[in-house]
Amino acid sequence: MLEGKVEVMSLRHAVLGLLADRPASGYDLMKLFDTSLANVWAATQSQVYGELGKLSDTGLVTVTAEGPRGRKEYAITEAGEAELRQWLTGTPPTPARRSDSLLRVFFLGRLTRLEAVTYLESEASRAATRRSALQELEGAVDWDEGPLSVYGRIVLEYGMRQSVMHEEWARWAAEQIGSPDTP
Amino acid sequence: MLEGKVEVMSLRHAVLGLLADRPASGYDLMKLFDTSLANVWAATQSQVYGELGKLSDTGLVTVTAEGPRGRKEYAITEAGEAELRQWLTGTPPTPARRSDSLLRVFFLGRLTRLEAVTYLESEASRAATRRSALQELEGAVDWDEGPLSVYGRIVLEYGMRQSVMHEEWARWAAEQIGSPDTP
DNA sequence: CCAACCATGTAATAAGTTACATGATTCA
DNA sequence: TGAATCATGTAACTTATTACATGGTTGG
Repeated sequence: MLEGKVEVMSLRHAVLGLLADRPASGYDLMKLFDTSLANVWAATQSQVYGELGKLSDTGLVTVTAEGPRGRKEYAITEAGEAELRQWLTGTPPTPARRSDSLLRVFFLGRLTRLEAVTYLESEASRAATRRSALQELEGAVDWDEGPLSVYGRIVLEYGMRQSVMHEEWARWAAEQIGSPDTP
Repeated sequence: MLEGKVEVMSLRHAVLGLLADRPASGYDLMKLFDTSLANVWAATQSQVYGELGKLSDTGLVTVTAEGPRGRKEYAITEAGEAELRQWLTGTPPTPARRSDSLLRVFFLGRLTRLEAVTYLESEASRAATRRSALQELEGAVDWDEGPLSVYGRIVLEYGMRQSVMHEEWARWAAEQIGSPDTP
């Protein structure tokens, strides 16, 4: 039984998706990764420049202009658009498989009750902080009518609901642990 | 300005945490990774055996027994317990930085409205499916009074709240896109 | 006796992180 | 003229995935 390669590699699609909106240099893309995509798909500079290289080798993007300081502007090609589309419509997303903070909860039994409650409460406050950061972001961004704005807002809404849920859950959990039947 | 190494590497702590509950072989651990930890911290067999090797090299675990078929049973050491405790109490969890499914949402503007709604609706139903799987799991596990059970339940509750939130959000998002002001 | 399961490992590859190296341009 | 910013890249290392290789043990 032969198994086909599992198509993962979302970094590639993140780059393609950004370039589908407008041409950009590696430097430009990094700014987008650090702002818009920061909570959705993090990437390092090494990765971005490396991926641009591979992408242009395989013809999914091309260099459309060269500017000062060796700046290279990349644009998505038709093959790249096809690849992006195929990824969006043809491959089911893989669910998140790892969570640092939940893993800790799993092992909270190694701590005293008080320490565990402290952890859960700090989870709650981290979630609250995150929520206000997102709210601030919502105010700061100029939400034009472009498609990236429409869906960017929807992603942001996810983040806010997520933070609320996380905070409520953490408070609930702290209460479960904090009011003991058995010590 | 010197930067210290950022302590990450949660696989190590997942292994330590499981061994803190009771001694186990690599094979035993794999079963735990595939069941209890499947949605929290996924690991492959290669990783687990490799990590057990490193862990015993550095004295955080030891081989406590050898059984048939070359089975080696590992137990956590005091140094290992200390490391686990330090991780739990002394290092803040790093928030999730990547989500395949949200990344797609970001780029849904490349598709037709109908395709985008279809994606969001399938997200909703994936979330619903996940939720019933977790509910079934809740029924199937025997929740004794051990600490791993207590916190395992709390983690499970997170998963359920998460699925509910995800489904509601996806339906809400589909509605946003599906009832257009502008086509 | 043979299928299912127990059990450990290695090799090759891919993906991600961190640090370093280099230099051009702008603008106050 | 010097600091901030623009801009690209490489090297070394760690972490994760996939596939392969090997064989022992148990129970029907």
